[in-house]
Amino acid sequence: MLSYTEENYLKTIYHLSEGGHKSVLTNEIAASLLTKAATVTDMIKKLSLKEFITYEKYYGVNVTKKGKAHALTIVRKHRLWETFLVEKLGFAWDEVHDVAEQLEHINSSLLIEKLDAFLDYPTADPHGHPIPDKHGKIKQEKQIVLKEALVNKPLVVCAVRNGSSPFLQYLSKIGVSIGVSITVRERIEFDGSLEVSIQNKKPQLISREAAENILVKE
Amino acid sequence: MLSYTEENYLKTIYHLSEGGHKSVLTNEIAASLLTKAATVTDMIKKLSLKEFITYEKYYGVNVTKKGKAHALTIVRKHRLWETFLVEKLGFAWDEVHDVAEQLEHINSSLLIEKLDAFLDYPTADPHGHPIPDKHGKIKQEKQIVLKEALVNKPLVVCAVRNGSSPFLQYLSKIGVSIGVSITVRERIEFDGSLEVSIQNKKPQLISREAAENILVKE
DNA sequence: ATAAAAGTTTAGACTAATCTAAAAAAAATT
DNA sequence: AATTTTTTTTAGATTAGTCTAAACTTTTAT
Repeated sequence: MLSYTEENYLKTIYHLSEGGHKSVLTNEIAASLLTKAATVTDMIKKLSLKEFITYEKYYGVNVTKKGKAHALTIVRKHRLWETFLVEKLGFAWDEVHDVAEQLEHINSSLLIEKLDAFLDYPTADPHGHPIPDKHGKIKQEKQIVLKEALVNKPLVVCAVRNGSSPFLQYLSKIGVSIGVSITVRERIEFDGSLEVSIQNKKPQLISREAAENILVKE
Repeated sequence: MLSYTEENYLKTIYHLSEGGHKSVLTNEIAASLLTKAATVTDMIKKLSLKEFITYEKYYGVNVTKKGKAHALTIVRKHRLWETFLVEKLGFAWDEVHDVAEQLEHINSSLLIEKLDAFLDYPTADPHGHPIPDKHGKIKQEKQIVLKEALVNKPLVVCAVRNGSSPFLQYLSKIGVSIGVSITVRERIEFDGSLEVSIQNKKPQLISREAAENILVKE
């Protein structure tokens, strides 16, 4: 059994490791959690003693199989709750994160299975991120970053990389949300910005930063 | 801002004080929370410093106006979540308590107002306990203990005093739930048991203990 | 290749929540 | 009314999570 705090560290490490694919440095964790490196070192020792991660001094942390499995249950809970907040309670998609950060630590497998059923077994949350099933399986669609998309190929927005309120509010303003169609009309070499047509409306410019944080599929 | 633990103490003290109407002793709190008296004394000092309770050494604790207001928000959250679990997720009424104990500490007034609306502003939870509104107002119906009810007067079950699983399962077995009609046919002086007719079905005997834990109204 | 800079760990300290054991106060009993 | 019992508080210790400052590694830059 992990404490609330331990779960937060594990989840953060899992995300920083991009799903367990690379090792993570102490300072990255500290920056992500707004704590100090010394605190992170202590917590790393605890989590590695419990075998959720492995750790080699000065070289960083890797998530174990056991750690990944647990991290996926937290991710699952977070994304199911976000879905609930948006679909059932009518939250805006930029309002859900902080509440879901709390709800993801509620401990009841009965609850989470019933919530999953109530939402009709969603496979993606309101930001388009995949929801692991109860066995931790993720249904991954191949998605690409809008910045890399071919010109004049019609695509569909399927996720955002960045869940911050300012970004999501900007997206709402320009008419982008999950499921909306989008076509790159022109790529501006100078600054990396793109001219895009959203839902076949008249083309508008979006910045390179925005284009790097929107994910699309065919 | 109160910690998770402080909220649990405050809620327990509030309940033991019967809504702020009587003072509460250290040992009662310790028994209720399964902690030691020494621990309770420490927490009492903290809560009284923060002015949620008043405290006179060796004489017990009283809830302040501020403490009552905060306790009511916790009660409100607990009961709204219980209602959600039963009505929307299909929990049985004896399965909800532990989960609601966790959910009641989630901190988001937006969440709780939206949940309230989603449930269509319920005034009582699945055990028949009243749900305070957002201002802390409780809609109290006059209810009596079944044990004291008049013979042959048709009544409606409106709440249970005891939310334990064994008791709730026993009630389910004999066909009692909130809203069911019940009429006392005979009071057995010997042991305080009652012969009752539930939903006008053939009378059956229930024990004094049961009759003391079922609340009814006209 | 060595010195400086950056990153990480260790050491020692603090707060919150808990405990046991001892001391103190209140209540009950003879 | 004095003594015993019960209840409550105080004192001192422990664990989880955090911090700062100092020490130690690794990396980077001369």
